[in-house]
Amino acid sequence: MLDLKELQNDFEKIATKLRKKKVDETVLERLREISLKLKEQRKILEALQAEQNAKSKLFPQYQKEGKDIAGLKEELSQIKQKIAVEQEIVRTLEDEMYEIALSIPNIPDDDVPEGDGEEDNVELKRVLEPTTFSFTPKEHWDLAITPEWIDFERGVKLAKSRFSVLKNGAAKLERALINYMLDFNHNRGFEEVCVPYLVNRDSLIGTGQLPKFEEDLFKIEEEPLYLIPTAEVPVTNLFRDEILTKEELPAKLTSYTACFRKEAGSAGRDTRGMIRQHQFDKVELVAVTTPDQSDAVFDEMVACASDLLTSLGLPHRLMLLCGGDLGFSAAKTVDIEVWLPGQNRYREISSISNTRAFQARRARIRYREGKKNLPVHTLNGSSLAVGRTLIAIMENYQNEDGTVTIPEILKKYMP
RNA sequence: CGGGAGAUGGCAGAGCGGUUGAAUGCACCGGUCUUGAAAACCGGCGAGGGUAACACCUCCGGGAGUUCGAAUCUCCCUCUCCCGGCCA
Repeated sequence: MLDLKELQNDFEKIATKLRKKKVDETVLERLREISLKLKEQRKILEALQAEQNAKSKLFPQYQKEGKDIAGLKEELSQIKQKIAVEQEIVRTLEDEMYEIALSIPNIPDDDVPEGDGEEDNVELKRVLEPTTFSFTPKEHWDLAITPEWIDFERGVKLAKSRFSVLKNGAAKLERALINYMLDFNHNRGFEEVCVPYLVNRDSLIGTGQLPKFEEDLFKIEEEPLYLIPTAEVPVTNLFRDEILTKEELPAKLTSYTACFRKEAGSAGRDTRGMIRQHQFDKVELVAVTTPDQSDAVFDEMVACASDLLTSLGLPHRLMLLCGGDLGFSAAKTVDIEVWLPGQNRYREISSISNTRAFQARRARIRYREGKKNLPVHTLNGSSLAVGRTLIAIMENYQNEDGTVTIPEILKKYMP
């Protein structure tokens, strides 16, 4: 959520910055109007309430002195009616204000490049050269080992398309990767947590998936609960409605969860293989910081994910997302793309975002700064998407005979 | 899923329908005392909005209602705890 006070006082500044994200300016203008109007309406309401309170206090006194109460009663009845009217106005304004406020995306940082989409993202750096082969590398679904490792058909049988079953080496590798990543993150100072895969609406509003992106989520039918699209939701919401002390910050957490996404807008994309599934494993990093810590922690998280890939010997590059490609809650995002030799291109395997105070305001996560309670900064990022890492290993470590060599560092994690 | 109890400030725990945003204890912060610490004593100490700062408004799980007035009464919901059933 935007800082409404800032919007009231410095409309131009915010409007200008949000142009990068293509926000309809009339909506922004409307939000400002409502918030100002609400301020005025609240004053009217509060004056009436003050009068009501003052007059109500006279009752015990009147009764003690044996004065007549009827007149006072009548007076208060009228005030009560006026209050009801004003209250309704205030409530209507509040509802409209929150509806709009919750639908406006975060303001991009100043160093976020202009741009409409993927093609305008800026490459920051490359790590490791793309793997070279003495033969033509295959895509992961074409490897000789794949039928033994990944059962696409039966995934569909059990659920529907975009579900699959891992077997043999792939199942073991999946688990090895999860354990390896969690250990790696632990060594970088991230504390491991294990969280629910189902969350309520408040949690999803807190991190920004709702109310706007309901169609991307799997919802439980008989209860207002949703399957998490990322561990970012439960882990960040751990702190919802809490006031943290400065000593607790920065809080750095890591969590392995399955993630569930409807992929509503991706019909026909990546239908082959394991790139885009409705259910996938991910190890996530989440940090809660003071505003002056968040840039440093962001760099730490990017380094953590990049180093992890390097340790697995996987070539990758870091991309600074442009305004048009930025997610709803993010002020700044660095994507990490891993080299897939079979596809002969880089594919996203991690995404690290700083949401600044955007989620903190929605989820009311604050910290105590002197006498004030201020919103924290929240950050999240994939340590790595596990399924895509598995694919990256299959493609980068493939042999001419279609088998896959397990990276040395993972061997002690393999049974 | 069935039966019982409950939901108040960081925690514990009071609170006749009226001047209670809320006793008390602990924790915490500041001060006195002390070489320092502890103890003792004094003071402060919930959140959100509002203000230059006050004032003022809202909030005692959430919602609706009774009343001039509700933390206190009624109804609904949610959650927690105990007993039973079921089950990893």
